[in-house]
Amino acid sequence: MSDIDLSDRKKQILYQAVEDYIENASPITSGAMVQKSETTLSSATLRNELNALEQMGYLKQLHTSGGRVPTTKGYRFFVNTIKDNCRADLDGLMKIKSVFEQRTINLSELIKVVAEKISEVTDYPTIVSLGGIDKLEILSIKIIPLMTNQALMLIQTPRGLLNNTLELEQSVDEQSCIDAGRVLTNKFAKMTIGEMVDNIVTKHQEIIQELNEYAGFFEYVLQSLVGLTKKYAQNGVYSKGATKLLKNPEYQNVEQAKEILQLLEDKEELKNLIDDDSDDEIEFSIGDELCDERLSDCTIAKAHCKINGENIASVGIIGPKRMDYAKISGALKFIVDEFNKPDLLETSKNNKKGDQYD
Amino acid sequence: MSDIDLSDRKKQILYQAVEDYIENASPITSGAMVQKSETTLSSATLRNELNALEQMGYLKQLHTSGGRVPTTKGYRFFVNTIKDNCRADLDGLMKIKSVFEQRTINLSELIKVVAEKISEVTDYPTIVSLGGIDKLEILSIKIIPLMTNQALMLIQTPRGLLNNTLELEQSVDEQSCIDAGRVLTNKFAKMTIGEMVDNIVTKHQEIIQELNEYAGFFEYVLQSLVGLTKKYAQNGVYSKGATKLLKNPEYQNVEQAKEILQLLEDKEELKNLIDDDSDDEIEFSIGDELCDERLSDCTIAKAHCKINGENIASVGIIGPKRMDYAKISGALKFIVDEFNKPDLLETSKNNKKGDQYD
DNA sequence: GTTAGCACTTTAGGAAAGAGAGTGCTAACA
DNA sequence: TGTTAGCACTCTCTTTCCTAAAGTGCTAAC
Repeated sequence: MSDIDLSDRKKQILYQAVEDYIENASPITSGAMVQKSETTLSSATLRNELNALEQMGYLKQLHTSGGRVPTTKGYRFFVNTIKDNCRADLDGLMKIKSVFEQRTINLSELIKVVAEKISEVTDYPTIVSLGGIDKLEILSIKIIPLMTNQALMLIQTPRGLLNNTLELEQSVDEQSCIDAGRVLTNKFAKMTIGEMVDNIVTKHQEIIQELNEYAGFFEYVLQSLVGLTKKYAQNGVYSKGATKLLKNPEYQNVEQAKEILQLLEDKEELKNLIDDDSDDEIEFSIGDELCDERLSDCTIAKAHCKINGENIASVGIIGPKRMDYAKISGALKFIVDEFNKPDLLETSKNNKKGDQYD
Repeated sequence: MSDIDLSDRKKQILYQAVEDYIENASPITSGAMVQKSETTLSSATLRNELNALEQMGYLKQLHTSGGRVPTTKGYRFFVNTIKDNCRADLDGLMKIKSVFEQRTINLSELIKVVAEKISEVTDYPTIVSLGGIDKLEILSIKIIPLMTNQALMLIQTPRGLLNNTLELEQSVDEQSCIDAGRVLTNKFAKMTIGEMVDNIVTKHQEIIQELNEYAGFFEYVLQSLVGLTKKYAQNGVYSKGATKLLKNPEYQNVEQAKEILQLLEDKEELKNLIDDDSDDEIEFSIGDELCDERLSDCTIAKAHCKINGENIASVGIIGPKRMDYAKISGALKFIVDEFNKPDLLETSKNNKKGDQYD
């Protein structure tokens, strides 16, 4: 898959052809390429070359006398070529930068704003999926009594507060809650949420004994943890700008647009689509590569944002295969880099203005 | 606007005509009405009557030899007529009922699920706007110290917990927080959030003196309250099923669909559209009545859900003017009634499973 | 290896024609 | 006076046909 069979001239012609098609959405023709003086060759020679590229699977004709459009293989060649050569919309990206610099914002809010801005800059629907809470380290656990047999469980993590309500059999006093929180903190601090859940399942009896007089609370905590995990899983996907798809000529037919718009409404499906454990920071999945009938004419650009090497959010941009790869690549690269800056973590950890998960 | 100029026969014909049009989406013709034996009159007589109804502004012809379609006035007549005669999709509504009976759900979650189910039952996009937090009564205020100069402010209300972070200059100990919470509770309990904010603005100095050694906290609370109000205003709109619009023949053209889908993505605009202080529980705004160019071919059905006479949420259903008014009316009435049941308030107040606002 | 020239193919768009649907009007009828 | 049959008229929708335009592939010459 290294395009090694392509002569330099073919590579250049193919690159120009795909670039043209992305810009104009009208099939590539030998005549047009000569007219735009993208080559010194004659249209006849170009025809030969285009024909050869078609034989090799990089282009295809819609009908005999029409021009050619890129195949997935053609787009793939193009994407691999521009990879390190992305174009950035500086004005738009500066707007995003100001969001990152605004220290008063919390992480989940930041993610939302990023999705909005990216969608604005790229003019494509943008999806953001927050990483699960499983890998978050527990810093402390607090229990706050509320009225009528309820209490609030707060779990502090390096990335903000998690909260969920406990359902008690009887009301409890303030001091017991404080004490129970301390005991739970001692037991579970430094573990991740995931490890805590594991521990609870595998060492249930053991822990109950250890917790002594606060074992009663433990059952409620257990109950609440299930709710917590569910709650944060559901709220972890955010999408913006779905209707921007309709600006593209490939979705002028409602039937074609409907399927993808429906997909964009289904958070669960979106999550599956965006989440993956690729090591690449930025990756493009083009058409058939997505292995989803509905998306056979789409490309999804994904960026995996990491803080301290840990995946904290994935950003996806969905559009027609004929999307502006260079611009999108630039925008995603910018985001990934912003997350990689060491001081963002500082901001996130010692955030002056409440870094909360909700 | 009382349709008093209509003979009984005209009323019946008009009703049938609109009903037909809603069902079939094809213009009303004298021939079709006779064929469906909706009348014992001849097609010629029907033609006279339809012509008269057109002169009176209830119907209009798209072109000379086509059939007629209802005008806004025609739909308005129809809606007024079916008002107390709505049809319910029992199967679908029973699904919603089970959500109401599920006592473990909190109010904002309930609202979301209701929007989803209504959208499913009616097959139209559905919008839910939660009432503001201004009118919520304060039951108690708690302050919880967090790490590194932060604290969490919790305000208990009859409809769940509000929370926001306080930014402190220096860290504080647990006991001071508990005490500060008590003092704030004594001062502000029984007021509404709105009143609390008013008080803070108008009696700033007075309160600071009163709060004595906890006056320091007060400044932070003030700061946090602004954030709180903003936060809950932004999260108060929820919409579901936007792409369901595309199922309707009137949106087979992307240009027509685009505007409304864009509108459905803009939470702020949706909020303005759905919120109003009408006394009617259920109301329909048809086409021009909405006074919005983009919505001139739409109808919005709104229901105002009240608990104890206070507006707690508005539900809006948006669709083409040719929407199934009887079915939608039935669904909305069902929802409003469920909210009106006295025991929902109980559920909401003494909810066993944490009735939280987030 | 490149290119000019030409025949061939296919689409897009418009004009023309005919069928079908529906109305309005007139005149007859109860 | 209200109702209805009948008919001419209008308008749309579909089909068919035609032409222009665009683009290719192939061949032969350079």
